Amino acid sequence: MTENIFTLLTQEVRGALAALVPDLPPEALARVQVEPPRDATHGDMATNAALVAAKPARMAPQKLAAALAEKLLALPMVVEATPAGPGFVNLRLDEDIWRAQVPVVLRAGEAFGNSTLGAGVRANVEYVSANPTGPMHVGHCRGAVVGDALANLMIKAGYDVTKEYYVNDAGNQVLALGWAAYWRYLRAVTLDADEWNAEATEQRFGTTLQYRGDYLVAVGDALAERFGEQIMARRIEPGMLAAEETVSAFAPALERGWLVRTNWLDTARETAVAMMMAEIREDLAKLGVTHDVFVSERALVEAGGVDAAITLLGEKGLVYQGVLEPPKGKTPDDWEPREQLLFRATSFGDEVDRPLRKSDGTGTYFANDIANHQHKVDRGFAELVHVWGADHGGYVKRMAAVVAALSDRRVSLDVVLTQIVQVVKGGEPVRMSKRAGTYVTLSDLIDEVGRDAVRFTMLTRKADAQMEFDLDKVVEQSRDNPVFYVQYAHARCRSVLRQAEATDAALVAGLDAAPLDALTDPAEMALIRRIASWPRSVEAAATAREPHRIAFFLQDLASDFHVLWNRGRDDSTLRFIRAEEPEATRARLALVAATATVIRSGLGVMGVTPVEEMR
RNA sequence: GUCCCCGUAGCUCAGCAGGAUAGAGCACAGGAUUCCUAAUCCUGGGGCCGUGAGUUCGAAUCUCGCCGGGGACACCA
Repeated sequence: MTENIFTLLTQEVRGALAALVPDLPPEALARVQVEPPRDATHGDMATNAALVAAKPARMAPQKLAAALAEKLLALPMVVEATPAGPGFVNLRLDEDIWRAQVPVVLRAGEAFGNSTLGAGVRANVEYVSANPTGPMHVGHCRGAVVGDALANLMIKAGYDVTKEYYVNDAGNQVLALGWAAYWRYLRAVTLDADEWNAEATEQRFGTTLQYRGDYLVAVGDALAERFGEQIMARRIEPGMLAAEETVSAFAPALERGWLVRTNWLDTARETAVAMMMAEIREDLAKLGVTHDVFVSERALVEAGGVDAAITLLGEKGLVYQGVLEPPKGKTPDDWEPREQLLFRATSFGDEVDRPLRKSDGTGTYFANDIANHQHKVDRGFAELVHVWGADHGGYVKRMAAVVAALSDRRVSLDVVLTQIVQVVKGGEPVRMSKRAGTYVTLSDLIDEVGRDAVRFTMLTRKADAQMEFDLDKVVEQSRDNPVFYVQYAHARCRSVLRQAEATDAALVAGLDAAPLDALTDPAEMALIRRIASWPRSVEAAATAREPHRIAFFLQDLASDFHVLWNRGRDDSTLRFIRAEEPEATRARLALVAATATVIRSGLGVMGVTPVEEMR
């Protein structure tokens, strides 16, 4: 863990305040903050300590600020402490304190910014969890990137993180997938696409083919290769059916004169799910997203997880048979009172109680999700985080209620919602349609603009803000493309270091011991301050569960660096490498190396690869 | 009708758990640039932070109402 100049100073200020006001309540002390003021002319740091303590201390804030300023001035790192405004104390720090952060960065490397904030708390971050019913498209992409970056961020902030994917391999969706795969199999094995066109198939089997995309052709082929004609549907001839066969046959098909065994459907479904998951994992790998754990919904259900969770809730007195009120406002046309098994979600802040079983007694999706969360609680996670699409926003309260109920309020659930991404090319929206060929897959997107551009761009907006993804802009090499701007800063750093090394390898050796007194220019000091604030940014972003802040930090850092670089164009004495000033050169190279290190540290959180040069 | 999210410069968006004179990029206006550190740079104008109250030393930030935009609203997943 790297020492953090901000937390260090906060402790000092709190200590000084406590000495000044001995009986100050701890709550007041906790509200004391030390942070860089908005307006840099106010100094390096400002504290609200006197404002916070004025009331409990029964002292005028300005007066307390003056006393505090005097006390803080005694600290070796503080060179100036002045009361200001309504009761702030502005602090100017010894510039050496700032410069001393440079070797701290160089010694820590990319670990600079790691924090103990999370205190090793076990956190489970679940994201992507796309249904295994087809390849990933751009809609899934944002959640994948946000989730992965958030998990990385929490790891950096000191949490013990498990990255998890919940596979929705139970329920009607994958059943429909099974049918579609079976249909593709029939076409493959009979080699007759006309005979087995979609409409004819639906009529023969009395079912609906929801998934007609080409991506299931490979599944059909695989089934055909493995089973040949073994699992083929058969037209029923008089007297051919054994009792055993009618039991295992899919009834609507049977009625229509076709034999389709349900275990064949299971096979088709399992094969399809396995192949889709393999493809999804490939896509994720392409995006650089990895998960530690894949949890199967089906496995949870088959292991009795749903019943166990409901039983547990029942033991807590949170389950009952009841009838829900119709929703306020517009009542659905087909609404009728139904008695169902309900979970008392209202006891945990939800608006209404939520159904655990449908009126026919089968489990709801919600019930399965309870098992999923029970599974997490059982594994000992103290904090659960989900990344969901914004269309699932209505689901948050009931899930939070369940987690609170299952864990007796010990485990927290945070849900990060991600808004829609609209892909744009040449000013025109790129249409997404699952049915037609204009389906923009994640894989296509990565092929088009590259993985790093995709990941970075997905983090340039707050997760719950809608985003336009402009295919032309994200590969543009200019100031207004943040991906380029940040990468370019890193490449420039590396270029300088390479050049220095080529000139004289001794220049770049042991930079963490280089004297830094030559770093005096305001642009250099601004860059150092930015670098020093990286640990603080990590903690703030992790606390808020907002990985996009890392992208913004990196843009600011890159900007500080580019400003310094540009100053060297006008004023050659500010260039990094100056043959006539070896000591200044060493100091600046140390700063450049530290800048590159922090950029790498930040890009690491985002899962973006830093480049060595722009080509 | 209920719940959730959003409303900040002409545009796209930040705003760090309430702080001092609200920021950045684009666009706009003026200026610099035979540099070699290519993929520009510097300066400037521009704002009732949707609106009305409240909380307090202090509100873009927290609370409530209203206006406007988006989303979700028995048994689907």
